[in-house]
Amino acid sequence: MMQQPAAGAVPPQMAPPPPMAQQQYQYQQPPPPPQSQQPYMAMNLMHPQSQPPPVWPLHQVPAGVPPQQQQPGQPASADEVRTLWIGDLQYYMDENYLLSCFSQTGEVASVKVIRNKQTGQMEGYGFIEFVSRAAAERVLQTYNGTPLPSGESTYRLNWASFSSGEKRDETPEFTIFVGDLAADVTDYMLQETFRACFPSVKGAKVVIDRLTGRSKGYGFVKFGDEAEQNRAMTEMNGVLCSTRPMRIGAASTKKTVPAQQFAKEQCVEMLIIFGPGADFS
DNA sequence: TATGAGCGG
Repeated sequence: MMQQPAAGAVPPQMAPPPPMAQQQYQYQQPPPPPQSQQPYMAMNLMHPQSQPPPVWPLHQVPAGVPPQQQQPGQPASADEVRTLWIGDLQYYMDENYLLSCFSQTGEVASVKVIRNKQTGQMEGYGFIEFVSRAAAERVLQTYNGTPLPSGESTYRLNWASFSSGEKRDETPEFTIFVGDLAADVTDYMLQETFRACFPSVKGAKVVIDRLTGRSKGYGFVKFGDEAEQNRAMTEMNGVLCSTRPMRIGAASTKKTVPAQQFAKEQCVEMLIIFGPGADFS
Protein backbone atom coordinates (compact mmCIF):
# COMPACT_ATOMS: atom_id res chain seq x y z
CA MET A 1 0.00 0.00 0.00
CA MET A 2 2.88 2.36 0.58
CA GLN A 3 3.44 3.04 -3.06
CA GLN A 4 5.18 6.34 -3.26
CA PRO A 5 5.54 8.17 -6.51
CA ALA A 6 9.06 7.76 -7.76
CA ALA A 7 10.87 10.78 -6.40
CA GLY A 8 12.67 12.92 -8.89
CA ALA A 9 11.50 10.91 -11.84
CA VAL A 10 10.40 13.72 -14.09
CA PRO A 11 8.99 12.53 -17.35
CA PRO A 12 10.79 14.10 -20.28
CA GLN A 13 7.60 15.20 -21.96
CA MET A 14 6.69 17.42 -19.04
CA ALA A 15 5.96 21.02 -19.88
CA PRO A 16 8.58 23.52 -18.69
CA PRO A 17 8.51 24.02 -14.94
CA PRO A 18 6.48 26.77 -13.34
CA PRO A 19 6.90 30.33 -14.53
CA MET A 20 9.09 31.56 -11.70
CA ALA A 21 11.46 28.65 -11.49
CA GLN A 22 14.15 30.57 -13.33
CA GLN A 23 14.07 33.53 -10.99
CA GLN A 24 15.78 32.02 -8.05
CA TYR A 25 15.15 34.56 -5.38
CA GLN A 26 12.88 37.53 -5.34
CA TYR A 27 14.22 39.68 -2.63
CA GLN A 28 11.64 42.35 -2.80
CA GLN A 29 8.29 41.44 -1.33
CA PRO A 30 6.06 40.99 -4.34
CA PRO A 31 2.71 42.52 -3.51
CA PRO A 32 -0.33 40.42 -4.31
CA PRO A 33 -1.29 41.12 -7.90
CA PRO A 34 -4.16 43.59 -7.84
CA GLN A 35 -7.38 42.18 -9.20
CA SER A 36 -7.39 44.56 -12.13
CA GLN A 37 -4.10 43.72 -13.76
CA GLN A 38 -3.54 40.09 -13.09
CA PRO A 39 -2.11 38.31 -16.08
CA TYR A 40 -4.27 35.34 -15.32
CA MET A 41 -7.38 37.38 -15.94
CA ALA A 42 -6.50 37.57 -19.59
CA MET A 43 -8.02 34.23 -20.23
CA ASN A 44 -11.58 35.01 -21.23
CA LEU A 45 -12.64 33.27 -18.09
CA MET A 46 -14.56 36.11 -16.59
CA HIS A 47 -17.93 34.97 -15.55
CA PRO A 48 -20.88 37.24 -16.32
CA GLN A 49 -21.93 37.19 -12.69
CA SER A 50 -19.97 38.78 -9.92
CA GLN A 51 -19.12 35.51 -8.23
CA PRO A 52 -17.01 33.11 -10.24
CA PRO A 53 -18.30 29.58 -10.32
CA PRO A 54 -16.53 27.35 -7.82
CA VAL A 55 -15.33 24.99 -10.51
CA TRP A 56 -14.15 25.81 -13.98
CA PRO A 57 -15.38 23.13 -16.30
CA LEU A 58 -13.00 21.63 -18.77
CA HIS A 59 -14.41 23.41 -21.79
CA GLN A 60 -13.54 26.77 -20.24
CA VAL A 61 -9.89 25.99 -19.85
CA PRO A 62 -7.94 28.55 -21.86
CA ALA A 63 -7.15 27.52 -25.37
CA GLY A 64 -3.59 28.82 -25.40
CA VAL A 65 -2.00 25.43 -25.05
CA PRO A 66 -3.39 22.39 -26.78
CA PRO A 67 -3.92 19.48 -24.42
CA GLN A 68 -1.16 16.97 -24.47
CA GLN A 69 -1.77 13.60 -25.90
CA GLN A 70 -3.02 11.03 -23.49
CA GLN A 71 -0.24 8.76 -22.45
CA PRO A 72 -0.52 5.49 -24.29
CA GLY A 73 -1.67 2.80 -21.93
CA GLN A 74 -2.94 5.36 -19.45
CA PRO A 75 -6.35 6.40 -20.63
CA ALA A 76 -8.42 8.50 -18.30
CA SER A 77 -10.94 6.24 -16.65
CA ALA A 78 -13.81 7.24 -14.46
CA ASP A 79 -12.36 5.86 -11.26
CA GLU A 80 -8.76 6.88 -11.81
CA VAL A 81 -7.36 9.23 -9.21
CA ARG A 82 -6.39 12.46 -10.86
CA THR A 83 -6.99 15.21 -8.32
CA LEU A 84 -4.30 17.03 -6.40
CA TRP A 85 -4.70 18.89 -3.15
CA ILE A 86 -2.96 22.26 -2.97
CA GLY A 87 -2.22 24.10 0.24
CA ASP A 88 -0.48 27.22 1.49
CA LEU A 89 -2.55 29.45 -0.76
CA GLN A 90 -2.61 33.18 -0.17
CA TYR A 91 -5.92 34.95 0.23
CA TYR A 92 -5.98 36.28 -3.31
CA MET A 93 -5.22 32.98 -5.03
CA ASP A 94 -8.57 32.07 -6.49
CA GLU A 95 -9.65 29.67 -9.21
CA ASN A 96 -8.41 31.96 -11.96
CA TYR A 97 -5.02 32.25 -10.38
CA LEU A 98 -4.64 28.50 -9.95
CA LEU A 99 -5.84 27.85 -13.43
CA SER A 100 -3.23 30.20 -14.81
CA CYS A 101 -0.57 28.41 -12.81
CA PHE A 102 -1.30 25.10 -14.45
CA SER A 103 -2.85 26.13 -17.75
CA GLN A 104 0.42 25.58 -19.59
CA THR A 105 0.08 21.88 -18.96
CA GLY A 106 -3.12 21.94 -20.98
CA GLU A 107 -4.34 19.11 -18.79
CA VAL A 108 -6.40 20.79 -16.10
CA ALA A 109 -9.96 19.50 -15.87
CA SER A 110 -11.25 21.64 -13.01
CA VAL A 111 -10.06 23.89 -10.23
CA LYS A 112 -11.67 24.59 -6.91
CA VAL A 113 -10.64 26.81 -4.04
CA ILE A 114 -12.28 26.06 -0.71
CA ARG A 115 -14.11 28.90 0.97
CA ASN A 116 -15.61 29.27 4.38
CA LYS A 117 -19.31 28.58 4.12
CA GLN A 118 -20.22 31.44 6.47
CA THR A 119 -17.77 34.16 5.61
CA GLY A 120 -16.92 33.19 2.07
CA GLN A 121 -13.27 33.74 2.92
CA MET A 122 -10.84 31.41 1.20
CA GLU A 123 -9.46 28.73 3.47
CA GLY A 124 -6.03 28.53 1.88
CA TYR A 125 -6.33 25.25 0.08
CA GLY A 126 -8.02 23.80 -2.93
CA PHE A 127 -8.22 20.99 -5.45
CA ILE A 128 -7.00 20.64 -8.97
CA GLU A 129 -8.43 17.90 -11.11
CA PHE A 130 -6.46 16.85 -14.16
CA VAL A 131 -7.55 15.02 -17.25
CA SER A 132 -5.59 11.96 -16.24
CA ARG A 133 -3.71 10.48 -13.38
CA ALA A 134 -0.50 10.70 -15.36
CA ALA A 135 -0.99 14.43 -15.82
CA ALA A 136 -1.57 14.92 -12.10
CA GLU A 137 1.49 12.86 -11.31
CA ARG A 138 3.66 14.95 -13.62
CA VAL A 139 2.49 18.17 -12.05
CA LEU A 140 3.03 16.80 -8.56
CA GLN A 141 6.59 15.83 -9.41
CA THR A 142 7.58 18.98 -11.28
CA TYR A 143 5.75 21.75 -9.44
CA ASN A 144 5.84 20.68 -5.81
CA GLY A 145 8.28 22.85 -3.88
CA THR A 146 8.93 25.26 -6.71
CA PRO A 147 7.92 28.92 -6.40
CA LEU A 148 4.52 30.16 -7.45
CA PRO A 149 4.35 32.89 -10.09
CA SER A 150 4.07 35.42 -7.31
CA GLY A 151 7.39 34.17 -5.95
CA GLU A 152 6.41 34.55 -2.32
CA SER A 153 5.61 30.94 -1.59
CA THR A 154 6.12 27.51 -3.05
CA TYR A 155 3.67 25.03 -4.44
CA ARG A 156 2.47 22.67 -1.78
CA LEU A 157 0.87 19.77 -3.58
CA ASN A 158 -0.21 16.30 -2.67
CA TRP A 159 -2.69 13.72 -3.82
CA ALA A 160 -6.18 14.62 -2.74
CA SER A 161 -7.06 12.22 -0.01
CA PHE A 162 -10.81 11.89 -0.22
CA SER A 163 -10.85 10.12 -3.49
CA SER A 164 -7.44 8.58 -3.31
CA GLY A 165 -7.28 6.85 0.03
CA GLU A 166 -3.72 5.67 0.36
CA LYS A 167 -2.16 8.00 -2.10
CA ARG A 168 -1.09 10.82 0.19
CA ASP A 169 2.62 11.09 0.54
CA GLU A 170 3.41 9.93 4.03
CA THR A 171 7.15 9.66 3.76
CA PRO A 172 8.85 10.62 6.99
CA GLU A 173 9.90 14.18 7.48
CA PHE A 174 12.06 15.85 10.04
CA THR A 175 11.39 19.46 10.82
CA ILE A 176 13.37 22.26 12.43
CA PHE A 177 12.29 25.64 13.67
CA VAL A 178 14.01 28.68 12.17
CA GLY A 179 13.65 31.99 13.93
CA ASP A 180 15.01 35.52 13.54
CA LEU A 181 14.12 35.62 9.88
CA ALA A 182 14.35 38.90 8.02
CA ALA A 183 11.04 40.27 6.82
CA ASP A 184 11.77 39.58 3.17
CA VAL A 185 12.59 35.90 3.52
CA THR A 186 10.22 33.74 1.50
CA ASP A 187 9.50 30.04 1.61
CA TYR A 188 11.62 29.55 -1.44
CA MET A 189 14.61 31.52 -0.15
CA LEU A 190 14.53 29.61 3.07
CA GLN A 191 14.24 26.31 1.28
CA GLU A 192 17.08 27.03 -1.11
CA THR A 193 19.32 28.35 1.62
CA PHE A 194 19.16 24.97 3.26
CA ARG A 195 19.00 22.88 0.13
CA ALA A 196 22.37 24.21 -0.93
CA CYS A 197 23.92 22.15 1.85
CA PHE A 198 21.24 19.59 2.57
CA PRO A 199 19.82 17.83 -0.46
CA SER A 200 17.11 16.06 1.52
CA VAL A 201 15.27 19.33 2.18
CA LYS A 202 11.63 18.71 1.31
CA GLY A 203 10.29 22.19 1.80
CA ALA A 204 10.26 25.28 3.92
CA LYS A 205 7.54 27.48 5.28
CA VAL A 206 7.75 31.02 6.54
CA VAL A 207 4.83 31.68 8.86
CA ILE A 208 2.74 34.56 7.60
CA ASP A 209 0.33 36.58 9.67
CA ARG A 210 -2.99 36.03 7.98
CA LEU A 211 -4.25 39.46 8.88
CA THR A 212 -1.32 41.58 7.85
CA GLY A 213 0.15 39.29 5.24
CA ARG A 214 3.57 39.86 6.76
CA SER A 215 6.13 37.37 7.89
CA LYS A 216 6.07 36.55 11.55
CA GLY A 217 9.82 36.19 11.45
CA TYR A 218 10.01 32.47 11.89
CA GLY A 219 9.42 29.36 9.89
CA PHE A 220 10.10 25.68 9.43
CA VAL A 221 12.30 23.55 7.24
CA LYS A 222 11.48 19.93 6.52
CA PHE A 223 14.11 17.31 5.80
CA GLY A 224 13.68 13.83 4.45
CA ASP A 225 16.78 12.67 6.24
CA GLU A 226 17.14 12.74 9.99
CA ALA A 227 20.91 12.99 9.93
CA GLU A 228 20.72 16.10 7.78
CA GLN A 229 18.16 17.58 10.12
CA ASN A 230 20.51 17.11 13.03
CA ARG A 231 23.47 18.45 11.13
CA ALA A 232 21.51 21.51 10.03
CA MET A 233 20.57 22.27 13.60
CA THR A 234 24.18 23.02 14.45
CA GLU A 235 25.72 23.94 11.12
CA MET A 236 23.08 26.44 10.02
CA ASN A 237 22.61 28.22 13.32
CA GLY A 238 23.76 31.80 12.86
CA VAL A 239 24.05 31.48 9.10
CA LEU A 240 22.83 34.44 7.10
CA CYS A 241 19.53 34.22 5.23
CA SER A 242 18.83 37.46 3.39
CA THR A 243 20.12 40.05 5.85
CA ARG A 244 19.98 38.32 9.20
CA PRO A 245 21.55 35.33 10.86
CA MET A 246 19.06 32.55 11.47
CA ARG A 247 18.40 31.09 14.85
CA ILE A 248 17.64 27.41 14.70
CA GLY A 249 15.72 25.36 17.18
CA ALA A 250 13.93 22.08 17.45
CA ALA A 251 10.43 22.13 16.07
CA SER A 252 8.06 21.47 18.91
CA THR A 253 5.18 19.03 19.14
CA LYS A 254 3.94 16.12 17.09
CA LYS A 255 3.98 15.44 13.38
CA THR A 256 7.73 15.75 13.29
CA VAL A 257 8.00 12.15 14.30
CA PRO A 258 6.97 9.85 11.51
CA ALA A 259 6.70 6.10 11.10
CA GLN A 260 7.26 4.86 14.64
CA GLN A 261 5.16 7.53 16.21
CA PHE A 262 2.46 6.95 13.66
CA ALA A 263 2.40 3.24 14.46
CA LYS A 264 2.19 4.05 18.12
CA GLU A 265 -0.73 6.39 17.59
CA GLN A 266 -2.49 3.66 15.63
CA CYS A 267 -2.02 1.29 18.55
CA VAL A 268 -3.47 3.79 20.96
CA GLU A 269 -6.41 4.25 18.65
CA MET A 270 -6.97 0.50 18.52
CA LEU A 271 -6.89 0.43 22.28
CA ILE A 272 -9.55 3.10 22.42
CA ILE A 273 -11.73 1.36 19.89
CA PHE A 274 -11.32 -2.26 20.94
CA GLY A 275 -10.32 -1.88 24.57
CA PRO A 276 -7.29 -3.28 26.37
CA GLY A 277 -8.54 -6.88 26.34
CA ALA A 278 -8.79 -7.14 22.57
CA ASP A 279 -7.26 -10.20 20.98
CA PHE A 280 -5.56 -9.40 17.67
CA SER A 281 -3.99 -12.81 17.14
C1' DT B 1 7.31 39.35 17.83
C1' DA B 2 9.03 33.27 18.14
C1' DT B 3 6.40 26.85 17.09
C1' DG B 4 2.55 25.80 10.80
C1' DA B 5 0.21 22.01 10.12
C1' DG B 6 -6.26 23.80 6.87
C1' DC B 7 -8.57 17.57 2.22
C1' DG B 8 -14.48 19.49 -0.63
C1' DG B 9 -18.65 17.83 -3.10
